[in-house]
Amino acid sequence: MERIEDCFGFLLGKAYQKVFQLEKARLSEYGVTPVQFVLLHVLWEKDGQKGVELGTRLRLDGATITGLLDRLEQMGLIERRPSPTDRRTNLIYLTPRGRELEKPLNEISDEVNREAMSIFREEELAMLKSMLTRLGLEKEA
Amino acid sequence: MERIEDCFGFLLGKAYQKVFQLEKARLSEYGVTPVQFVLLHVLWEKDGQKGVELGTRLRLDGATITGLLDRLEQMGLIERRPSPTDRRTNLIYLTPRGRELEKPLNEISDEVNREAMSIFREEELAMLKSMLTRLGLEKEA
DNA sequence: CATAAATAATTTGCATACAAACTTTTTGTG
DNA sequence: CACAAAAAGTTTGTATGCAAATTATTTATG
Repeated sequence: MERIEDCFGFLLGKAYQKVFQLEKARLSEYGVTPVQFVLLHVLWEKDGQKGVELGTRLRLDGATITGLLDRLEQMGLIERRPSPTDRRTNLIYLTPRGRELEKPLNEISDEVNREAMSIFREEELAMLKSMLTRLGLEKEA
Repeated sequence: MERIEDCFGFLLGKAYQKVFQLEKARLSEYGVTPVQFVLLHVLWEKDGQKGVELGTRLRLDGATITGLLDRLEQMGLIERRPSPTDRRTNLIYLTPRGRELEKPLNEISDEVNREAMSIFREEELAMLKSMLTRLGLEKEA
């Protein structure tokens, strides 16, 4: 690779960084980060999931999930409740405050997505989405 | 956004994560991380740059550059020398060991790029590269 | 059924990243 | 030239992420 700007790893990282920073700035009004948002998003779909389920869905390490939940719990947006059937596990529930954020945060996220992707045409976008999805799901070498 | 997997920020992050982890695993043989590699890459192009120049090129915060250089210096791959013309600045030089790594690390990086991108056709790849570049360079909203 | 293996969560340690504050030095302005 | 503004680097604090080790519990196996 002659120039670092030709390296796909670098390009992916910088594209991600750009979208992440934009979303971070917009979400900061609610004191929530982009990663915290995606975790909440999964909970808005379905409450009472196990930590390991959240990790699988978001493709995050268990240790990362623990830290994320610590902060969200600290902020009063979620709570851990012991599972009635498996004492190793706790089930993650939204607090009322956590539920309240669904609409405003989704609006911000949609807006950021729309803005960041507004530089592309429809066919381009569909292609990009397909390619990123394939790349992200690609099994290990 | 209905499903989090439709969110471009999420897709970009996961695609990046995949490529990053693959490269990290391959580079670990040399005790170097992907981010350290890109910094070295810029130095292989041209020695004796200022920290702030490296940050601009790599689009990294000054604090991040400081930490990166600390670790690379600790590892004996680079050294900071005071600038003869500006006492605020130090110029970053490769050590002999840092130079030695150019060929083997570039080989690994090229290989990772080739492997990770082998799932795409040529036209797809060109399109992806163009789109990621545009996205990464997009000015702030 | 006893025990090994697997699973869930956590803890610790390390490496990015950025924000904000601070120090030192250089530049620009009146 | 004096002094404000800008620039370079560092420090501190916070938030991801993963690896490796640990604990507690559950499942699978002989």
